[in-house]
Amino acid sequence: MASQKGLSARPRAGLNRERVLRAALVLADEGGIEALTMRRLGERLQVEAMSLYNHVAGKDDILDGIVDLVFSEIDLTSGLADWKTAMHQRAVSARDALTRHPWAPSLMQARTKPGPATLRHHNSVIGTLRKAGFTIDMAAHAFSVMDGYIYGFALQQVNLPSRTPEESAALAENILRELPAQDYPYLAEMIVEHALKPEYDYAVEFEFGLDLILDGLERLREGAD
Amino acid sequence: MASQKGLSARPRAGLNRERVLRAALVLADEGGIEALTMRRLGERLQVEAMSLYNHVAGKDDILDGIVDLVFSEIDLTSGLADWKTAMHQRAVSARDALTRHPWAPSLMQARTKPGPATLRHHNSVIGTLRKAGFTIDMAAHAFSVMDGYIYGFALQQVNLPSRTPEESAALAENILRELPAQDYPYLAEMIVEHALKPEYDYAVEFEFGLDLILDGLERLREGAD
DNA sequence: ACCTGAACACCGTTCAAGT
DNA sequence: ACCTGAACACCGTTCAAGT
Repeated sequence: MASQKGLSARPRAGLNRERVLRAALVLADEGGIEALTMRRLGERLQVEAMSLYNHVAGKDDILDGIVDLVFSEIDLTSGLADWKTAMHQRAVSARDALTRHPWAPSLMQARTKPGPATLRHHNSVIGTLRKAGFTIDMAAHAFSVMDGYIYGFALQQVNLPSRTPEESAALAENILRELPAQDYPYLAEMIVEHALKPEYDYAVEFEFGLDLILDGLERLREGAD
Repeated sequence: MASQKGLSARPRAGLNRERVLRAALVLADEGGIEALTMRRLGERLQVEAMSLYNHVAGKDDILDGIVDLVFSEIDLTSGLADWKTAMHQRAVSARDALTRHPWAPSLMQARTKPGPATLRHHNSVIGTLRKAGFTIDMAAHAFSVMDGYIYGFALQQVNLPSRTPEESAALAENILRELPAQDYPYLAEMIVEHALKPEYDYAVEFEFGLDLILDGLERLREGAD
């Protein structure tokens, strides 16, 4: 039952890169990216911060690693026959992953070394498009617009800091109270008539834009046949 | 000629919120967001870091402030008759601003207090859509997809850390050298046949997706008439 | 009203020393 | 091979003290 050495103290025993990255991901999920420090991470793993350097190159390496972990959570739907269905499901899965890890979208920036899950993800998306008849140039355009939208939407969604519709409405009400409504009439109307409604739903909003983009790409693909 | 007090030492003289934020923006532009520290900012303004607290509430306030400065650089094109032309120009202007300030896209997240330029920007965009006949719900969808794409594209563009086409090609070549091409055939093909080409241009790529989105929105607007 | 020095509680990382 | 303690060069921010 117990591992070969160390009978008590669940963690430790066999510290390695994988376990360091998993713990880092959890720490970022719990307290945001600024809660992820080498010292706190060491504490979690019952080790001094300096020991982590035996398993990762440094903090940058950890950030690269947890971004790659997020990519590994995206369902690639590579088996699907219809490219549009495949891309729709992939995009929804990506937004779900970014919603679970709100620190991720803004971290994608400045990360220079893509990990294996990131490469696999990109290869799969491009492959789906190419097999559906997109030229290389069209596939590049399609990738750019789809993934730009996915990350940008996630960034905006996280920006509005509330998660549930009720929280969202409470927040909008607060903003509205401080807002000089006569200076920003259209914005005020939008908050009152739209953001305050309980029906407001990020998932629905996301899929509206997603399908608009996918329909536009479909038209281009057909035109090129 | 000289200000009322202090004959030499150009800066200082009249430190205020405005001048602190301007200096912070320059610091972030020069060395990235991690170069913006209270101590270095004080140094620039020939003052101890602690003096800055007389003019801003703290570092978070500074971050809110420089994000609002970026929004103030976006041309609102509110006088234009055609909503599509207006939205196109405004989106291009937004991407230009985000390109000038590469630290900005990822900072939009987590900023909770929108400043006056941010509010003016949002109000102007929604107003343009409403005056063109978009319903509130449609305007909300349109805003979400346009701005999601704008920020997301900027985030991706900054992610690829090179700016000029030559740099971009050199980088792609480096990535390719380390890439196990047989594992990621579609990705490798894309890098060789597309990203390495000198014609590759972020501005063109951006406008492709932008027009795809605007055309999709136009169709929806016409359908609702 | 504005600025400062010292201090506090933190960071990431290096390095020599331990086992 | 892995871990540690002490140290270095930084952070943001508070506070009492200056003018």
